[in-house]
Amino acid sequence: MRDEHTVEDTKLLSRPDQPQALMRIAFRHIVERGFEGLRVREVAREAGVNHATLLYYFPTKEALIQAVVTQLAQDFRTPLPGLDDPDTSALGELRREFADIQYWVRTTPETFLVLSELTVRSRRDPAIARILHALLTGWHEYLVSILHRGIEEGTFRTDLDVDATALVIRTQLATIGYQVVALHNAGDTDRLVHQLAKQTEYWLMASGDSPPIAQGTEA
Amino acid sequence: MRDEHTVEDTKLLSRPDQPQALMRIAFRHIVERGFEGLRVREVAREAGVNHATLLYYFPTKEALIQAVVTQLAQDFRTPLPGLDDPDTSALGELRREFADIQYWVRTTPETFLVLSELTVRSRRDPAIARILHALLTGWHEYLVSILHRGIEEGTFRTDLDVDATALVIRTQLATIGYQVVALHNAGDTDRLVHQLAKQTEYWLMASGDSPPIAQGTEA
Amino acid sequence: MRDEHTVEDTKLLSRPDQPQALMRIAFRHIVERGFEGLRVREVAREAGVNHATLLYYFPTKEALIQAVVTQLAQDFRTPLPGLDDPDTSALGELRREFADIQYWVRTTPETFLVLSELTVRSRRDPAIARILHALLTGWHEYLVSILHRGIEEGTFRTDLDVDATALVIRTQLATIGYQVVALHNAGDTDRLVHQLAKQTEYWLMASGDSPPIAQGTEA
Amino acid sequence: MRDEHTVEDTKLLSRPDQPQALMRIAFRHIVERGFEGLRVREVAREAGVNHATLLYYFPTKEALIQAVVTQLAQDFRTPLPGLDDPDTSALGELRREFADIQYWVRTTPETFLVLSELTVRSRRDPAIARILHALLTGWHEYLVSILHRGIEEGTFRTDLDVDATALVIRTQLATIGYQVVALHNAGDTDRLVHQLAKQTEYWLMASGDSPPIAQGTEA
DNA sequence: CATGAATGAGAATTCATTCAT
DNA sequence: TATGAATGAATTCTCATTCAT
Repeated sequence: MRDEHTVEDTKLLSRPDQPQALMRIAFRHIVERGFEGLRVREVAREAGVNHATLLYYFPTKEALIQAVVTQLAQDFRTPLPGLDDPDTSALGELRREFADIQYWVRTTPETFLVLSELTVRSRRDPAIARILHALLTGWHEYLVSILHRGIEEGTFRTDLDVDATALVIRTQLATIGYQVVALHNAGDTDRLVHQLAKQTEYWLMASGDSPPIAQGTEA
Repeated sequence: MRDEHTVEDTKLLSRPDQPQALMRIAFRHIVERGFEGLRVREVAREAGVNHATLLYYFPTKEALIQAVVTQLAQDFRTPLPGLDDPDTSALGELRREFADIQYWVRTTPETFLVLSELTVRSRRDPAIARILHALLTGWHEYLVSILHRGIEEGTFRTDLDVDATALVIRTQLATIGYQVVALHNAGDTDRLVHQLAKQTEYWLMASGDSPPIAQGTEA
Repeated sequence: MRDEHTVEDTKLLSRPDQPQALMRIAFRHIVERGFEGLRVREVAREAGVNHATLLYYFPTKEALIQAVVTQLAQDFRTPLPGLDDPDTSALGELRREFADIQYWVRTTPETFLVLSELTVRSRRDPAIARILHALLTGWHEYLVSILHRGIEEGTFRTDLDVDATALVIRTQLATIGYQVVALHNAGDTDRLVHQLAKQTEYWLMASGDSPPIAQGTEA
Repeated sequence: MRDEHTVEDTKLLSRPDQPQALMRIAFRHIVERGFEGLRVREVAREAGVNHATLLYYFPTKEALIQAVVTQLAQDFRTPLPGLDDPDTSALGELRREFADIQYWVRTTPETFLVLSELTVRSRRDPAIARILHALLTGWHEYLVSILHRGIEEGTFRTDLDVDATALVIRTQLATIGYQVVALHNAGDTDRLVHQLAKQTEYWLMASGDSPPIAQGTEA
C-alpha cells in the first residue's frame, strides 16, 4: 500500500520482457538469500511492479522458481564461446572442460551457488530433481565420450574404468560448486580447480603399470 | 484444543535428557524436510511435549538448530572405533580416512545430507559458517600432517604441493555428502569413494617425473 | 501468458449475441458453483473471450448477475406451451399450475436451484429482492384470481380465506425449488408435487363443515 | 496492526468459553452477511481477539463453520420446554409441532435464515449436506411415527399415504424457513403457519371418501 | 470492439514467540 | 518445569476492476 513503486517508475513504457526481468531478479534473490529467503513481494517490489503482476506471469511462486531453474539448466548447456583454433583432441576437450569451469567460477560464481541450493532442494522437490538429473546425466555422458575417444587416440590409459572415472570427474566439477559455497574465496577455488585438473590428467595419462592400489577402501 | 500430546504421554516422570531427545528429533526432521521444513511445534509434538516446553530448553528456534549443528560437528570429530592392529603409516592413515568416510556414508548418510544443507545455509548464517569452518580447517590440517609424514616416510612423492593436495582431498571427501544427495544411490556412492581413493593414491605415490601437466587450465 | 483462449477460437467473426452467450454460461456457473463460486474470468474463458471483454458488455460482475436474474424472472413469466383444448375452469388452471411446476422441475431443475440461491441472496441484495418480490407478487395475484373464480364457479368452498390459501399454495410451489436442493432426488420431488396438489385440492373442494381446526398453533 | 482490541479489552481475565463466544459471533455474521460474507478477521475483531486466536481454536475457517452448523443442528434437536399438561395424542403432538415452529420463527427467525443458507450451501459442501440430511431424516421419521399413531388412535384417516404426507409436512415446515427469508414479514409468516396447520389437519382428519383427486399432475 | 497487462484491496493461513499461571 | 492461550508479523494467492492501445 505504501511501499510500492519505490525502485523505478519507468513502468508504463517499454516493458520488453517483464517476465525475464522478474526471473533475473528472482535469481539474484536466490543467490543472496537462498530459496527459503525468496519472497515474491520482494522480487516484485524490486522490479517496480505490484506483486500481483508477478503472479500474473508466474501463477505461483513455484512457477517462478521453475523458471529460474530451467533458465539455469539452459545456461549450463550453452557452450562458452570457443577459441579460434581449438584443440579438438580428447585431452584438449577435457582441458577445456576444466578451463570452462574455472572461467564460469570466476565470472559468475552465483550460478554455482544456486546449483548447490538446487542440489539440496532437489531432495524434496521432484521437479527440480528431474531437471538436475538430466543436467548431470548429460554431463556424465559427455565425459564418457571424451574418455573413450582419449583411449582410442592413445592419449589416455587403456585400463581406464571409463564410467567410474567420468563419475569422479563429474563429482569433482560439482565439487567446485561446493567449494564456491564453502570457501567463498576465489584464490582457493582457483588453486583447487588447477590441482584437480592436474591430478585428473595424471591419472588418465599414466601407463597401465600403476602404483599399489587402495585395497583399504574395500572394507 | 489443538493437537498436542498425541504421541506419548509418559511425560511428567523421568525425563533423563529431554533437550537431547528434542535435538535428536530436530535432527531427523532436518534430514527429512530440510532446514526450511523444520517446525518447532512438530518437533515438540513428536517428543510429546508442549511446544512452549521446547522453547523453554531452546529459547529460540535458532538455538535448537545451533544445538543440532554443534552435535553434528562433535559427531564428525569423534573417531570411529579403530582396528586392533592399525596400520600407523601415513598411507595407512589416509586409507583409513577414506574407509571411514565410506563407512559413515553407508551407515548414516543422513549426517552427510545435513552437512550439505549446512554448507548451503552457512552462507547466510555466520554461526553455522564458524562451526563449519572450524570443522573443515581441522580436517585440512590433519590431512596436511598425514601428507607431510608420508613424504618423510618416503611413501608419497617429494614434489607434492601439500596444501593444494590436502585441499583437493578434503574437498572431495566433503563433497561426498553432496553426491549422496545428487545420486541417492548407495552403489554409485560406494564406487565413487573407491575410485577417489584409487586416483588419490595414484597421485600421491607417483614418482616425480609426471606426465604433462594441465597448462590448459591456466587460461 | 495466462490461460485465455483455450476453449474456442472461432472468435473475431460472427458474434450474433455475445452478451447472451456470456449470460448463459454465467447461469450455468451459478447452477454448478453457486453465486459465491461465480468468477468472471472463468465465464469469459469458457466463452472464448478475454475477461475484459466480458466486462465490456457487463461493466461489473454485479451487472452480469443482474442480467442472469432478469432472464430467470422472464423465463418464469413465459408460459409453457399450452394444450390444444385446455380446461379453462379455475380447477383446470390450478391443476395446470401444479403440472407446469412439475414439468419445470423435471426438465430444468437448475432454474429452481438458482431460484433458491437467489432467495437467500435477496436478503442482502435489494436489486435481487426487488425482482424476486415482483415475481412472487405476480404469482400470488394470479393464484388469488384463480381462487376467486373457483368460488364463483362453485367448485371451491365458499368459506375460503383466499389470500391465506394463495399464500400457502404460492409458498409451497416456490419451496419446491428448495426441495430439489434438499432431496436431489427426482422421484421424491415428483411424489411431493403430486401429494401437494392432492392435499390442496382436497382443501379447496371441501364443503364448509370442516373438521376441527388447529387452535394449537395460536399459543 | 492498528485495528485490533477495539471492542472489548476485558481479555486477559475470565474467558470462560472463548470458542463458544467466537462461534456465536460467527453465527450472527452468517445471519447478517451469509456464508459468503463470513470473515474470520471480522469475527475475531468483534470478539476482541487476534484473528490468529480464532484460528487457534478453529484451525480453519471451515472448522468454524462446521462448529456453527453442528450447534445449529443440536439446537434444532433440543426440544422446547413443554407444557405442564401436554396433550399426548398424535393430533396433540402434531399441533405442538406446528406451534413449536411458530414459536421458533417468532423468537429466533435467524435460525431459519441460517438453515436456508445451509440448504443452498449443502449442494457444494458434503459435510453440511450430511448434517442437514440427518436432521431432515430424523424429522421425517418423527412425523411418520406420529401419523401412524394417529391412524391407530382413529384420529387420522385410514387411507393415508403416511410417507408422502410426512414428506409434505416436513416440506411445509421447511417452507416456513424459506418464507422467513423471502417475506421477512412476521405477520405473513404467522398467517402462513396457521393456514398450513389448518389445511394439514383437514387433510389428515378427513374421512376416506375424498373429493376428486388431482389427476392433472400425472402428466 | 477487444485485449493483455497491471493493479490493489483483501483473504486465509502459518509460525515463532510471549506470558500468566 | 511446563503449559495453554494468545499474539503479530509475514506470506502466498485471489479476483474484480482499470486502462492504454
